[in-house]
Amino acid sequence: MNDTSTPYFEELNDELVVVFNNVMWIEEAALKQSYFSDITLKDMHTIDAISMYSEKSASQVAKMIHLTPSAMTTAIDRLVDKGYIERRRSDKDRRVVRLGLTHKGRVVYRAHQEFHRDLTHNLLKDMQESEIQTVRRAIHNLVSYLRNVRNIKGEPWNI
Amino acid sequence: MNDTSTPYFEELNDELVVVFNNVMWIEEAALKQSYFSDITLKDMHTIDAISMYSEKSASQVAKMIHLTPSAMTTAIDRLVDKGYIERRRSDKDRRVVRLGLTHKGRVVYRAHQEFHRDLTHNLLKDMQESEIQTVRRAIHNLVSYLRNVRNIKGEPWNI
DNA sequence: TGATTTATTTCGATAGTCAAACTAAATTGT
DNA sequence: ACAATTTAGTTTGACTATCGAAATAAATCA
Repeated sequence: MNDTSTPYFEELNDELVVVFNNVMWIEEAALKQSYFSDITLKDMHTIDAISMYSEKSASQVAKMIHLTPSAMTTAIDRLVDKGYIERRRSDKDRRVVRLGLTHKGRVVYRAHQEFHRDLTHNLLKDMQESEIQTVRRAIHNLVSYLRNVRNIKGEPWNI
Repeated sequence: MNDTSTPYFEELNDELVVVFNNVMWIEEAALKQSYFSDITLKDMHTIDAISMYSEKSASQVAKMIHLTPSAMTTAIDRLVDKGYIERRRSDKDRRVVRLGLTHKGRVVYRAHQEFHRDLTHNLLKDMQESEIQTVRRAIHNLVSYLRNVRNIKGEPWNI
């Protein structure tokens, strides 16, 4: 069937717009009210890209979150000053800066993950296994489409 | 059942994170490559808040998109200069500025709506009516939850 | 009418971004 | 081996978006 013909298409579309236009803002606001009010959502994404265990170079992280190298440098400065991440020069190649989370960084990282797990938990509220499969398929459709848009544009992307 | 126990929870969660972390960026990038490369996604949200028919005051729009009045003023200046919106002093109350879209503004507005309808269309790809209902329920769950978070924080919100 | 409230604007300060120039280290070609 | 090139990151200067505080202007209230 043509899925745009369902009577619920408009309603669903409107709610999706609400979600997309507001998740970021809510995330930002939640952060401001938390113990970690000194970082922005963009900072959080930097921390998220560095992630728990694997050390990444500054330029790897820059690509993942679509920042230029110079903007990455100042973003790192900020987060180092605030005590969330560490900068270490690689021994193998002394040009590269390896990034890692400090204890404080790991704490926010986990809190942020928890925020997202909460969202997913609530998305699936009161759903049966078969329904969860359907939702999973829908989200997977969306990710595939976005991946595709990215390829058309020929830009790097952090998926 | 406890929905966090489904074996697909982690997978779904990861994909959702991908969607949230990237939709904004993709939207931004798509805009940059379009005919409307002179506006940012934030500008687009301003245009979206003004919307097609109902004229809104500057402060109403500011609240909807979580900008301070002063930031709203300069955002409006920007978009007036670029020819997307119009500023008209209300006759009823000459303090208030009523905002409306120009022809150009209405064109981007529709293009942006089309972008979102595309997302929804792809979310529902190859789904049957009953499955669409399930997805709709899931998204509705999420919106309710976000609305709730907003209320807890006691902040205004544009839903 | 004078005081207060409301809607918006202006101003000064700050933060984040980019592009271009630069430094330092590694790699390549001869 | 070593000069030229490439790569990784930093610095600098310019620009834009944002905020908070003060200013302006219009409406409303006592």
